[in-house]
Amino acid sequence: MRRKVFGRISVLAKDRVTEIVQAALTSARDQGLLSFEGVPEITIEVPRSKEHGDFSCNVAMALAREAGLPPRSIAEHVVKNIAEDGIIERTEIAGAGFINFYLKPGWLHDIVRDIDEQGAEYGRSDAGKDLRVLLEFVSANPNGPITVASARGGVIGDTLARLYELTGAAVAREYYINDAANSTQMINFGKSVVVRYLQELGKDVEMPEDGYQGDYVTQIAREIAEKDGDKWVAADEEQRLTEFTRRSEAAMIDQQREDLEEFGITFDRWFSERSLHDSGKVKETVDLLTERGYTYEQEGAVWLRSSAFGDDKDRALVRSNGQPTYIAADAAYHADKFRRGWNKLINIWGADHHGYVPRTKAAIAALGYPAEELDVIIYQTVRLFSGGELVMMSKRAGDVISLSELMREVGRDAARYFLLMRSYDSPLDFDLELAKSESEENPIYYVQYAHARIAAILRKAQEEGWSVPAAGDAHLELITEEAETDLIKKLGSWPEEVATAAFQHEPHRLAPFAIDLARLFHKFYTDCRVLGEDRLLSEARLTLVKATRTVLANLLNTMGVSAPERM
RNA sequence: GCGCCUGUAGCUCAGUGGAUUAGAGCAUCUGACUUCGGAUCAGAGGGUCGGGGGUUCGAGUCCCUCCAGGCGCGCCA
Repeated sequence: MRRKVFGRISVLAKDRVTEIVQAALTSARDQGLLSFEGVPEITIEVPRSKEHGDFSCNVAMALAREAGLPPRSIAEHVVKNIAEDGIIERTEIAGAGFINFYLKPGWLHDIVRDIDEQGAEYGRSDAGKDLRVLLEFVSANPNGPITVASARGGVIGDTLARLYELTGAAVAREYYINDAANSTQMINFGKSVVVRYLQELGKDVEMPEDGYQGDYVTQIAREIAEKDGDKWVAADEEQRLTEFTRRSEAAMIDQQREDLEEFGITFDRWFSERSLHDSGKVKETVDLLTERGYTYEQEGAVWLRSSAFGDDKDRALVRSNGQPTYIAADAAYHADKFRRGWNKLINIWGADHHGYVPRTKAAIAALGYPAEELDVIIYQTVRLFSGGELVMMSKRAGDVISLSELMREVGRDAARYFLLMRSYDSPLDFDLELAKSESEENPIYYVQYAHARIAAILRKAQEEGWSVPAAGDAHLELITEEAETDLIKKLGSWPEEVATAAFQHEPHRLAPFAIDLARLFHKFYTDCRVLGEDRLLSEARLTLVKATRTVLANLLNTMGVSAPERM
């Protein structure tokens, strides 16, 4: 039987069950036992409780109305028509009309062999091979270090990118730099650096109330002072501001890039907003929108008729002073993404930008691109807690906790894991004490401990001269304990988990999956002695232990978290 | 006022796209190693899934409404 997707044994088993049900339905219809049009969509699922079999099917309920029969009698017709098959051990009808399937143990052995053969590739598929996915995330203003909030977007985006890569999609990560010269925030930032610079040189100037107070502002000013001395003290104010803003921005971008790299996130491209203005692409985009009939002038400004595409109201594209707005540049940016051949755009924005989604989609649609191919993930706020106390944060006041401080405090692994583990539409409370605690309360330690424990077993096995047979040679039929089969089933669900997390855009699912897998391993470890009296059993278990390490390592790697050999 | 998000065990949160008996971690209590890492495992208690309607054979899940909280609603970005 042909594999539909490379490396998805559990899915293979599921596909096989699907085909069997399909054939049984057709057969029952041919005998006149059931009547329905076409072939219904059959969903085979892994039941919540294993008392309901390895797989279950609700098609009897789904078909009840059309067939005009009670679900249980439909289920009976289906079960009676299930042909003899090498994979199914037995079936049962349960509940309202569920058909539960119990598979022969061989399907579990296939999972272990598959993992053994594929190693680090296990979990990879070609399910997304036709996709060209461009993820845009973080995109923080270059007026400060990466904050904890931006880091959440970073982890979500980077992990989703890794997941898409595992589905065989072409993937790129982009950071959109909000470096437009006319940004009031950036000018304000530049002014703050000027003030610190003058103060460095002993001038008596005061930081305005709305200035940026952070230490990094002083740091940049000090660097300029060291390099250029007092050459800017008496300079033309406007020229000085422009120069300082530009240099400060460049310094911030460098720092952001370094922080993100240390966090395990690298971008394929840092896309400058200013470059869109300088190259004339913003103007071209506005002109194109006008040609297409979606703009009008009012009170000296040019407006996009975004309300024609579902936005609440129309949006200004060009101010009455001739300056294009942010949306004009963003429209040009998104048009550029499509022109470069990406067919799936994913933007990851903070909750404070959610109002921006309809106008961005409107601009894309007005330009003639498929707005439905843009998916904007809005993540909710991050709150830091320390000792049960909320840590207040304000960027301008300079008391934000930056990503680099967070990593110093709790480490990269805990930071990534904690920022990933909640669904992005839930607010995230980050407990600093928990993240750095080395105990079972800390989920990241729990998971990494499982990996280290496996490494310890394999080390010991090697020291004692045990051989770990290839899965094809191991006596996997000796693996019969419940803790063992539960573990294997979880291992087998990894490829499907990857595809689901990728295509549903739910990278946070990896966190509970990791906990589950670690728990199942710890349970197995407690119940089943690996290096024991029975050599064949021990070898079979070593093979299983190794397979578990493979999946755990692949999983941790997908989360951007290290898989330690020792802790 | 309008829009988006959230409301599930004492706490923090999952919930496989409507389905068999609502789950996990932590916290609390009770247990488990003379052998592979106890940074572990097992068991127990704990729920009107924010309230109320509706659709359905079946709703934590879909629709309506109300309540509470967060975030937005600019010729800022």
